[in-house]
Amino acid sequence: MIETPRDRTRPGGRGAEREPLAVLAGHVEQRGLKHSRQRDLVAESFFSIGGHVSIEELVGAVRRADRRVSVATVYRTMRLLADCGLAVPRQFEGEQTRYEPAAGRPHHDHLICTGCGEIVEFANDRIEVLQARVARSHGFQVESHKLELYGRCARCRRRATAGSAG
Amino acid sequence: MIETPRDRTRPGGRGAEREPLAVLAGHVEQRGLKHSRQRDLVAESFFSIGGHVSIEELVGAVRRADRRVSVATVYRTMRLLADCGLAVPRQFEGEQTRYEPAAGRPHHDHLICTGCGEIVEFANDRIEVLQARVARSHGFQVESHKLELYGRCARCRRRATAGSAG
DNA sequence: GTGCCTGCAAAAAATTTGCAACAAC
DNA sequence: GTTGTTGCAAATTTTTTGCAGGCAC
Repeated sequence: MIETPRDRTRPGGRGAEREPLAVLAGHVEQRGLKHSRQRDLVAESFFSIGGHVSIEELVGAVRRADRRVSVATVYRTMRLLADCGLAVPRQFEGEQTRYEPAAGRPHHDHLICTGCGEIVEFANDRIEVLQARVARSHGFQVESHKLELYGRCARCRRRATAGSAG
Repeated sequence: MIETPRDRTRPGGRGAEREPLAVLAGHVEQRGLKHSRQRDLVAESFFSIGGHVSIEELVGAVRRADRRVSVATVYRTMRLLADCGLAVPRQFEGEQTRYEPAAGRPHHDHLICTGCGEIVEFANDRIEVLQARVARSHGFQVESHKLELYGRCARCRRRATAGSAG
């Protein structure tokens, strides 16, 4: 359901799920934190789902493995993942926060289907260049940006056209 | 504090505050709603402030004129203004919803200073064209979009540079 | 008078936090 | 054993809603 920007292929393909857990372990150790079963479970679920997950969805996935994991733990773990750069929080229009895996993934923006909720990632250097230029012309130095395009994906448009003669 | 996109001058200048109230009155009448003092007060305050106001700020402004106006009324009135196209809700990173006046104002996007919170509007047709093109290439038909550039405004950068060498 | 509007307080929804029990090193 | 972690529930924050009384027409 989720496309990756351009054709960038990542080493390891689906196997890339393994590496972030090592990064997490390193981060945990380095900061004098402790290892925990729940944390692993949340991280594993998160990386195996692989894209734009809401806390609610993640809690569901985690609880399939362990019914007793609390919402608070999932929130706390996701913040930890964000802190060590393994997850990026995304806040789409009217929705609750979602997280996407970030390990080694380059910057990109999002297309969001208002029909089915599908989220497609894209990257466009020319837009980035123009953004930087606009910012500069206003004396701003850009630190981050958010570009979200909301609309109907091809499938939803087809469905709509099929349903009613226009 | 708020720049308008490009050099588009609007007829009436600051006097343009008057017209929206007439539009509101028409909308209210047309839909069989009733006129109220509080509603006028909220709308007046909103249009006289003139840009990117949070409900909290607006409540503050309104209460300077009438201490008893409730938060609920402000929320309800702003939704009414949004319904009749006189205000647009904007949700910036981590902040509560803000509203900006929309009467006759063309589309634009935002630069937000992460230092002082200043919000600058801008419009860039080339970015819009590229956005539409990207969307099309993914089979999407864009309905709306959100482009926000976060960074430091000139003043905040100057201040930072002055404070620390390096 | 009828019906929309208001203020208040309670409800909702999403997220955070205090705390006592618990687990990791 | 010390210290970080967890689950639970309560607190927070922002916004919405139910309701009884009030105001507009």
